[in-house]
Amino acid sequence: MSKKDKATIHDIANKLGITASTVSRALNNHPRISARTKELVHEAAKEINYKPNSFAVALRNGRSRLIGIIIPTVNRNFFSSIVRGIEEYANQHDYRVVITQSYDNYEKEKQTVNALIDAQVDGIMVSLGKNTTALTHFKKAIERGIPLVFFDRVAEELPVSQVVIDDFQAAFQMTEHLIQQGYRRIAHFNSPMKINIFQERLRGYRQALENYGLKVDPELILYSNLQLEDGRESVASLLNQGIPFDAIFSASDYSIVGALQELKKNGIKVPEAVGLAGFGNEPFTEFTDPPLSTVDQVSIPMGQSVAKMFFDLLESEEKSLPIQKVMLRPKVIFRKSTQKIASNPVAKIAPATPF
Amino acid sequence: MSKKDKATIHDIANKLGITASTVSRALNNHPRISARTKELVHEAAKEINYKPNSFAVALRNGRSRLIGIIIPTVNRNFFSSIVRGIEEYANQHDYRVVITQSYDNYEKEKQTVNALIDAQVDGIMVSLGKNTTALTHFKKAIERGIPLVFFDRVAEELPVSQVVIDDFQAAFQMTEHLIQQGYRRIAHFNSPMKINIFQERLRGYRQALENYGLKVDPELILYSNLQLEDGRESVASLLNQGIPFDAIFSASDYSIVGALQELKKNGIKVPEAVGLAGFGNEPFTEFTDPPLSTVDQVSIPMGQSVAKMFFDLLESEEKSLPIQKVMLRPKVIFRKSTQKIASNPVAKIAPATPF
DNA sequence: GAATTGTGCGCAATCGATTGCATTTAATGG
DNA sequence: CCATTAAATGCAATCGATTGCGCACAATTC
Repeated sequence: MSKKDKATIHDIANKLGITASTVSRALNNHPRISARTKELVHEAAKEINYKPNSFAVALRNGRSRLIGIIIPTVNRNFFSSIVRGIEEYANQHDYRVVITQSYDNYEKEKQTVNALIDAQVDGIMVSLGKNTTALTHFKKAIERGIPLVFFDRVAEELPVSQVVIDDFQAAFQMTEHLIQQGYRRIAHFNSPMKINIFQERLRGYRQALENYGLKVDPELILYSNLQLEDGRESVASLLNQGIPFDAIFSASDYSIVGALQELKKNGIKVPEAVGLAGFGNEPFTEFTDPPLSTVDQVSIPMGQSVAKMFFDLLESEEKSLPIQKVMLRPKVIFRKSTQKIASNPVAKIAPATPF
Repeated sequence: MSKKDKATIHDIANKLGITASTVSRALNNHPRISARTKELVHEAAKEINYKPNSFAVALRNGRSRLIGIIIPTVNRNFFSSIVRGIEEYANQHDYRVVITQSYDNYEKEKQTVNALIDAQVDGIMVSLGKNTTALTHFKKAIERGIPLVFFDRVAEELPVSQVVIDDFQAAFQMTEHLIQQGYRRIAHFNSPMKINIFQERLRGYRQALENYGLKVDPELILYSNLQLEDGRESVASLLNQGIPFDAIFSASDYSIVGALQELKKNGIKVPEAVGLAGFGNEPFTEFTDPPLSTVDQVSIPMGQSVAKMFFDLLESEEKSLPIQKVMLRPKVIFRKSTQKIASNPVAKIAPATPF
């Protein structure tokens, strides 16, 4: 309405009786500009509230100072915390962040990648959708020379840097914990998807059983989409088929809550008759009755790690692009839902194990 | 690395032996360009995979096709659902969305607004932070002629369009429900913040009590930050002081979960001895034991409503800017936590009441 | 057949910032 | 005091797309 016209370097130039070139150089601290002029320019800039036009800069320099994040959904504690970590780091470096959601939908993910490329982001950080199999859309970005970093849900086939947590270790520790508590017929809920995180969790589960001389019973491994309803159904299925079990380790917090509800409905006591452990440390795992043991995916450190890796990559660009892989140590949290041994009624949190 | 050079209209022009002007006009369906030429241009564009350079367009047109969203945090079902609604609508209109979080921090909110203005977004949609009092940062946007739309947490003092839910009605209905269930000493948890939503919820609570001839007891109205811990403390405080109560209606789901935990700890039965009702319909309210009655804030319709209002505003721009206020009807959800009367064990959901 | 109206397209400026290549001015040398 | 060099700035092109104006040529009118 009123002062809709933004100040430009030309306004500064006119004000001072010099040219825009000089103003530009002064603002960019060019060595061939006198200290006095720089001073004047900065003053004038402040006075008329000059802000560089980001589009002009982007057009001229070919760098947008925009980075894209692709995550399955923002509505998960884990992802939103990561985003927060990235955002803070990026803002400090004067970059803006575009958050996009794939909703675990392959088509949407493809569109999103293309949209980001068209938007000319300077780089993309991705956590893959559950249903993503083909990766051509990312190859396109790589060909374009757009830096790429994967986190959590990654694709091993692509030559890109990545940050993950040690899902194997976490699953191993949780399963081990269940065994040590005295549970013997431990069921496992997992996803049929071919994503690293689920496969690693399964591997950890198996390894723990084997290490303790327990048989891995295929009947006890149930595949589903790991939502709340899936958890209920999986438990119902076990009960209906009369398959005995005394604990469940789920690769997702959601399905373990479903399991809890179904068990309660059938009058089965947790943790006395059946122990329950989830994965993800969603906030609600603390609110259930009993509170659920779970795995914290150290989202904040992951966000920072991703951002740092990314900006390292940005700067090293045009030179060699060393592919980095960082694996963070998750935190296994033991709560009441796995306390068959009632020795220690206080929930305890595993200390951050050093690397 | 390889085809890093993006195709431009000049490439198309060269290919066809015409000028960039013609190409531009052909792509924009200018009436003075022949059908034949348009056809050729479109073909060529497809062939060399031409994508307009958004910065050049933005620079030239002064419109960025970017809109900013400011919300307290993305990690709340309510907000992320709204974002989703907005995003879908915006993408259909070929706009991109920048999501930013204020973390309920006034300073951060100010910075964010400025950052968005500097990024030259074409408009901003905001849900205010809890601690926002001054509104000068928004006035700046208004002066700049940047369309603004508020939702949920709004400021009445500013001449901008807004979408809210009927917090008063929802609070009234929930309190009424508690009364009808037979609860008489109904406590209320609220925030000391001067935000519309909290004040309206308080008003609804009082009105219901009055309508049913119940006294509004100041001792029963507790102010806090409404987090989980606050809920525990509020209950503890009531118990310690020996203030009798047989129900709690909280303006937040988080504090009602805290209340539930504290009551359980003291062996007080819910819903038999004390009824509990929250606000927000966070997913975890379904997972607690017993499941909690709460208010669904119809986030999806709100997102759509906000987006629609916003784009209407964008188009009507330069003309009159009628200020619109939309008030959506929330859904009151009755679950087990308020079922003093055990007549109906099945959780029932209030039908969407028509306006 | 000359004048008028349309149609299809090119020229060149523009958006705001950057930058290679002058050009001007000041400082230094002989 | 004039030449040489360094220091400080200006000129003009550029990034890619858009658009007012104008120029050809064709179609229409009387």
